[in-house]
Amino acid sequence: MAWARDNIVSMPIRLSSLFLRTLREDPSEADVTGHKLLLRAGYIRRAGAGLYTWLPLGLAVKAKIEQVVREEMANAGAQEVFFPALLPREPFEATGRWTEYGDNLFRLQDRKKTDYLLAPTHEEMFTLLVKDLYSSYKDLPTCLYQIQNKYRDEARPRAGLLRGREFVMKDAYSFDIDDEGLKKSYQAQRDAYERIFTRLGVDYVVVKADAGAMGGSASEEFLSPSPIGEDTFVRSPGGYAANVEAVVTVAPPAIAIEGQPAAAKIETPGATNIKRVVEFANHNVARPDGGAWTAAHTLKNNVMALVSPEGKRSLVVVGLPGDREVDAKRAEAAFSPNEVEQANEDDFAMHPELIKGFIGPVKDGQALLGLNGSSAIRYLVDPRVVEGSAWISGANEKDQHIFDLVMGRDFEADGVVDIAEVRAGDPAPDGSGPLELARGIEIGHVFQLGRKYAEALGLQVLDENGKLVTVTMGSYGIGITRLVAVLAEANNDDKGLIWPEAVSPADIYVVAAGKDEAIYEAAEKLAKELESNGKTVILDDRQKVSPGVKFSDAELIGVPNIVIVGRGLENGEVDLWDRRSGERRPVKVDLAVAELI
RNA sequence: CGGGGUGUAGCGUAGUGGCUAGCGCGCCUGCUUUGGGAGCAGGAUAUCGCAGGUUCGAGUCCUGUCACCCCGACCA
Repeated sequence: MAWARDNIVSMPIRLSSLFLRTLREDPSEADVTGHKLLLRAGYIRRAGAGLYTWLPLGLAVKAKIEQVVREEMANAGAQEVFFPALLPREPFEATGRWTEYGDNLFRLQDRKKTDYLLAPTHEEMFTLLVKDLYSSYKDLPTCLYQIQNKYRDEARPRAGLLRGREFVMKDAYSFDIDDEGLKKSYQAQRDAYERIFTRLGVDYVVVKADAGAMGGSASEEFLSPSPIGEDTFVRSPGGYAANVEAVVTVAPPAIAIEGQPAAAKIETPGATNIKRVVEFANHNVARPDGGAWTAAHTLKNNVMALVSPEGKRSLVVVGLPGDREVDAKRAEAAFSPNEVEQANEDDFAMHPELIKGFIGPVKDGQALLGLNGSSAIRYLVDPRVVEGSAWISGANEKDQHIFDLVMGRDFEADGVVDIAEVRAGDPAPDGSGPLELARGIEIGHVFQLGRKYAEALGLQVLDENGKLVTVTMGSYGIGITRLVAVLAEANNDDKGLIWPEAVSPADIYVVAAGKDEAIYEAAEKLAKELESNGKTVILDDRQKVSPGVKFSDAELIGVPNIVIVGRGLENGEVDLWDRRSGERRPVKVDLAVAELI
């Protein structure tokens, strides 16, 4: 909040009275570096699982981030509002999210037993607010935002501020009369995000968050690359970046069917899995080119069960190269809104034609899998299973496999589905080179929502012809408190935090080192002079604390620019200490002030 | 929700069923000390997560329960 910042504008923060206790040892509750340091340096305290108390220093950093966000939101034409975090049930009932959100929603009742919730996000409320006040195309476009606490009953909060049950989010919503307007609003927010993260000194990549196949709205995530990130994404040397769910496999070219050898059924005793099939083949079957068989030559047929939102269960078999596993997240995205499960014993019992370990599209030359096959089970294949490609596949009989089963000649599929795991080295869809897998922390998400909420809640305006049209919306989120965690994680060394200047709890950290009264007077004077020149200052004016402790605390707290007022004062000098490089150099007092302002 | 782990002072921890629960850091008082986590002396702070049980006796053993941490599942 703005007032938190205002409190510390005119006077230095004095360590002699600041509500702060730094810890010498790592708290055992934390094992992520940035989180440990935030606790040790006295920025936050844990209040419960996924719940944190903000101490003055932490509040100052949070306020700095919020300030940058506010400036860039204003820059992008968005206006700030503020909703309650405690919300009535009805709007969430109207959009179905009261039930959809399930256990992740904090629900509560008032004394009259009326249902309430702690908002996990505010789409409904923003939509209703605009509906409440606006009714003409002349009012659009408009963009509103708030910086607000959000509540989600996470199954597993983790890594301190990284995933909390209460967190601060900037959420913005755009309202446009048509799709073209939405695209402009989306771009304006996206541009604002780039400026925000650049100003904050956060490393980020923008990834496509959409699987695309579902024809969903455009959505991009801003990820900050970090080994502690929860999201896996891919990137290429040529600049391609995407969520794993959004990667489109580059299919190899089709192969001429004429050249392929005839399919042959071969007895493969005990070869119930890919590894054994490959071993068997290498011992008993010669390859035409003399090379070795690998798992990539086999066709693994995965039996999966799809559960529709209505609870209807249906089987699907997906054929993919034996060296690839199904990626659960890609499968969920591809089959959405269905839930994806592994087929269970009951499923197999209902389909005795499926012989575990020996499942394949063809039995005795006749199609088994596929809607036109004898099983009538839907059969989909990986994009790598191209026309003319030859595979080792189960023959749907115990201990029998078919070699050289050729796609398009010996079997067909009902369609292609792209749910195999993405691996490092796979080609980028846009031809920009081999993909690299990396972990990232989601710090922002921009989303063209479309008309889902406007329709559900009846947000319509009159267009210039006097006709009612449904408004189209975008939503744009930034995890404010998560950014504190990301910045702490990315900016530290073995001695403590090292804040980028844009988010440091103060511009300058003045250490009075020594016992001479003159030192404290000089430090006080310096701090006030810096403040009067618009700099924020933390002043370590603790008289009975040894210099070693003060230096350690200065390093732990991590203000990038430190001034030591101490023994150099006899020569009219102070030391300028660069926290990041560790470099220290003596400078005349007046020159130091000139250099720092 | 599944798996693993931990609960002893503000923090980090020790503690073979047996005496008054110990240590380091931090905190308080006094003196000395002040450019890299100072020294000496004295002091305060723990219903050993909670509830039952076994026992002459439980921080320690048993049962239950709660909380927290980690991995996974989940995460508009």
